[in-house]
Amino acid sequence: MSKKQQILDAALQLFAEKGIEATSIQHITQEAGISKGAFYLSFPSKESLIKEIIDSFMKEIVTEIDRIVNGMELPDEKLRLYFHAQLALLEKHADFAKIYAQEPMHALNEEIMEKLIHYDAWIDRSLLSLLDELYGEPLRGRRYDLLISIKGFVRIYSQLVLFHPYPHDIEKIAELLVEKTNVLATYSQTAYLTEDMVELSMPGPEEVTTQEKLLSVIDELLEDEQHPPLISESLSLIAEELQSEAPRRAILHGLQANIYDYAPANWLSYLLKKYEQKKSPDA
Amino acid sequence: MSKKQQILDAALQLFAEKGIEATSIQHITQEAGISKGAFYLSFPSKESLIKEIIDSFMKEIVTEIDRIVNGMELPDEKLRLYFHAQLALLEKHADFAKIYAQEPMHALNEEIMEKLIHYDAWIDRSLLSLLDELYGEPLRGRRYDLLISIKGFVRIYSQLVLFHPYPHDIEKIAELLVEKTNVLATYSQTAYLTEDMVELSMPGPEEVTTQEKLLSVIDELLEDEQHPPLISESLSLIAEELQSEAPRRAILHGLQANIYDYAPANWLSYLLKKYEQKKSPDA
DNA sequence: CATAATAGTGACCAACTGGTCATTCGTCAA
DNA sequence: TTGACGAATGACCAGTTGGTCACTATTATG
Repeated sequence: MSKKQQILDAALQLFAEKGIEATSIQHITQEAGISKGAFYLSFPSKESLIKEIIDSFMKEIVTEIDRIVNGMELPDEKLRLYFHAQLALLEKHADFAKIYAQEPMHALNEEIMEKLIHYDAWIDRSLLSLLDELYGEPLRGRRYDLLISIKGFVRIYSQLVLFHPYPHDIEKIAELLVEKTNVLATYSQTAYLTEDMVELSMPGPEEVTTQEKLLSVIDELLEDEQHPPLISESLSLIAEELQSEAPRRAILHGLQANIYDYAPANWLSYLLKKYEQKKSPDA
Repeated sequence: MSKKQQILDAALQLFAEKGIEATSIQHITQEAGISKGAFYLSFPSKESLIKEIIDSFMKEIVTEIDRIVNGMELPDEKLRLYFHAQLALLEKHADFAKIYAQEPMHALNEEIMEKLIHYDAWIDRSLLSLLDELYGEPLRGRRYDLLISIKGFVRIYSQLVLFHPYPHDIEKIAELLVEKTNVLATYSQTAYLTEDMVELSMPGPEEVTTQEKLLSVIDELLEDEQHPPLISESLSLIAEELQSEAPRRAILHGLQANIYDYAPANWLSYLLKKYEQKKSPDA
């Protein structure tokens, strides 16, 4: 395991245990079994460590949710998968989830906070499109209230799973939440929230799917050097195609399919899909 | 305004702004316009300041909710009042609410955390009894899921009101939440949570309604010295009655009625009612 | 083997923390 | 005017923090 990974693991555990602010670099380095100075060989600052942890997890979550919502299952099944994914990710990354659930906004850098809000809005937008697909026109006017209610459900049951010591059955919880959602969508009549009360109106992933941003993500991946040949080749070709005068949609699409199942490049896959949608919004 | 109150005000504002841990006593004292040393004339430590702030607000909330649930309105109206009270308290004490909503458990002393959980469980128990009153037998088996769902609703809409800059209409939100609750109670069928998964099974306000605890609360109130004559007299008589061989229920009940509308003694009123219920559980 | 380059160390730094205490200030009664 | 006494002060303390850097250990290269 690389020094960097050692540090990340130790930090994650300590952050979850005692909070970000309360965890000193001294603690982290001694937990990781290295000297304090060595920390600064892997990270330029404590803040960048925090940023890296939060960023990597949020990217995984956004990617996973997006794949479910855009998958090919029946809408009802997708909703179940949505809930299940939320809870499964929670169990898989309990350490991170504890940080996310408990850390006060204050402790975080402004930039990180903004990113968190963005990621959150992306997930919300995914869920909202799923709700529209599921309930269509009759939901109009109540869609934001349903969205928020679902977030409330997920949050409260997540907290339960996270902090209550019990062998929880997340399959069952997911089904329960599907039923609750259906009941609300079907029988509830009143509405309160309007579009402008929900912040997710503007941001969108557009701003990060510029050519340069994509190229920098690819560069970062290529620097690792440890990919299978097909992956490396595809990555290089994607970069090449992006830099060309008029990137060909079909080529990018195909290359993206090459890396779709390669976990370390999931985020790039996600960004490429958004890039594609931006370039040809007709689909 | 007393020095103590100045400190409390300044601290509350700074805690809400930047978090408890990130707020130093230096900040508080300079915000309050006093010297650092003066702080320690009013509070023995930073921790006791935190404790006092949290304690006083939680007591107000618990008392308020309890009064609504045990009020004489129709059950349906009580539920609306419950939601409205939650949101109104939120607006009234936005500073504190921000602390409560955002502060990580870590930052808080073990003792304070335990108290918070207790207070929370008291509120839950109040709400649960209201739900039983409202929906009765048909809800059996789903009552804890409904309880949790309502908590999710309250939490997510609270967050919206608290952090989204908008002139929110809490009357409307309260009505919306009543409707959502009714829909869930009526049409939802599945259940997940059982009694032992919800922590509120054991604690209860029993342990703080011992004679000594009640007397200490009365002493604390009497030390303030600034009550109307009827109040002071009633307080003394309550203490006297409590210390007698066999406290007479009717006397305590009457004396408690004397102080029922006197805000500074609301917490004592609440405790006395619980004490009474403990002594004669037949009612 | 010697040399160069890289990885790793921990004493050290300035800034800040919660908390203390000898000193000073302000306001009374005599 | 004096003395006295509680209220208020802020320099000071020990401890911790994120971060630096002159140094040493390890490894790769010729």
